[in-house]
Amino acid sequence: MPKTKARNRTGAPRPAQPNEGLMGGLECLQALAGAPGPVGSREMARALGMEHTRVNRLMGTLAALGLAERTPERKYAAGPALHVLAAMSLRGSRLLSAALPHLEALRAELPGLTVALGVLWRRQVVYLYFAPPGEDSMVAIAHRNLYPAEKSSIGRLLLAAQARSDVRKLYAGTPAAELDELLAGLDAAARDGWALYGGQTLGVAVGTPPVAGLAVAGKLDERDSDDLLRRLRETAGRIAQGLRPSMQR
Amino acid sequence: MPKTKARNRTGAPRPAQPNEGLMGGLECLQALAGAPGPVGSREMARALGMEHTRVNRLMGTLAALGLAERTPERKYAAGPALHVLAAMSLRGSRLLSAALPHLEALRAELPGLTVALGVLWRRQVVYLYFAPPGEDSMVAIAHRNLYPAEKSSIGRLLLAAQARSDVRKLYAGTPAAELDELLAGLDAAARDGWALYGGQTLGVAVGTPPVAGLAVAGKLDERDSDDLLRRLRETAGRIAQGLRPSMQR
DNA sequence: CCATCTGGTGCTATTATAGCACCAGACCCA
DNA sequence: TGGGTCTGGTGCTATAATAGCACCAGATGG
Repeated sequence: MPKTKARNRTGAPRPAQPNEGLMGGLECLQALAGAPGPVGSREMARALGMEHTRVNRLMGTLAALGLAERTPERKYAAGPALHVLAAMSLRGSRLLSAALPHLEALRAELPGLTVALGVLWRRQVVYLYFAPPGEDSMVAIAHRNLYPAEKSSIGRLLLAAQARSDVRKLYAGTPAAELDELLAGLDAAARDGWALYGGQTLGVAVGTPPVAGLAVAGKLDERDSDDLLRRLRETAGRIAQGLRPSMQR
Repeated sequence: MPKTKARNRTGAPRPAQPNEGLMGGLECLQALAGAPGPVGSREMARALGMEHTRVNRLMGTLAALGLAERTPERKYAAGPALHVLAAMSLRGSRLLSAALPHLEALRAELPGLTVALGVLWRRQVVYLYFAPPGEDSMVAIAHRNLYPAEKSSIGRLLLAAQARSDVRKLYAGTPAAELDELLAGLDAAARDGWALYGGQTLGVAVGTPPVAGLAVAGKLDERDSDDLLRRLRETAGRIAQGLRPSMQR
């Protein structure tokens, strides 16, 4: 009997009969997609706190579906069906397509700054767009790195929208002083509707409740922060507008 | 007892104990991501040939995870967690990040033509990149439309890599004449390693076995087809090279 | 060679699941 | 307005899927 790990992300009530296999499997799939490289089934089980046989079976199922692939080193890597899932979920999400024109416009308005759009996965920010100044726009897409959420304005904004008990659970094991600082930062972000981190990155939420974070990074002290914030908010608003159901495909 | 619908996409053996809930749920998730708009649970059940209670439960589970969202019209639409899944799977897939620079280069080499990169989902091509001539590159990403695979060089190439029995099953109900034409086209594509459709779109496979398709479209008769094919193959090779495990993150 | 790890399976007790029957609500038509 | 038909969703329970223990063979390192 597995401990239930479902987290109610949107407030949607749990159905009368949730599907445990689906929940466990999606967790494994996300862990695979987020891993720095091929990962063994026992390794993944330890990371997820799941029984290893279960993970082995779920990974085997993902492999049979092509979403995972066995390597010669007996580990699991991304499989060809992950390309399909990426394409399908990107299409279904519509966030990137809605955001791209506005991100490019913002970038043009703010030369010399990095512009980023990211979402939150556990304790990481996953960037859909991350454009340092001077770099080709194309490089900005499908940015590869995960970034610690607690060290990112985007991460803090998205964490701020979570229940503090959930955040505490997520950051279990973090030294108390760091956790206190983080929670204080989240309270401030929730209050202000923006987050500044390290004096170098300023972010706002996209959507209510927040579905993503939009940020600029660089030498912010040389800039009029009210102007920056206004631009960020306007851009975030346009992106959110583009995601409205009335404009649904 | 559900009829087993697992399709072995990569040839990976089924595990001793595959997880049925995961398989069914991923099918629902993909159907949701591919739908033109919000979809009801019974509607989806009919489309997938699944019992409606099962689909209702799977969709409820996806909703609890935030991957789906209930609409006021009592249907399911994409939920906020789908942005996260899109970002994670795009990261894990690496196809778009590996391909983008090469797609841009190809586009620059072939002004006046559309350049496209797509994957196959059921009977549809899902484009990760679709750049008509003259359009801003950014618009090319996260192209929204699905396209009938049998009417696309990319689709035909990817179908050509499937067992003909699987293709027949997929196109069950198609008039015999159309099916025969399609199968003949697939045989030719498999033999030649390229596909031409409607005289307007020429495609090659990316990867062996093919994980995606790369194509150019437009007035191809004005072009040296050997040169086009060479460029396509070189670009496809570079993309595939970028996906190699030795270069794994 | 031995110890320890790995991915994976068989087996079976247990529990998650499937589907039937039902509910309440929405919608449409006469 | 009422009736019919659709919808999303639940309770219930028989059944089949699942979990986890014990085990296997292979890989790795000292």
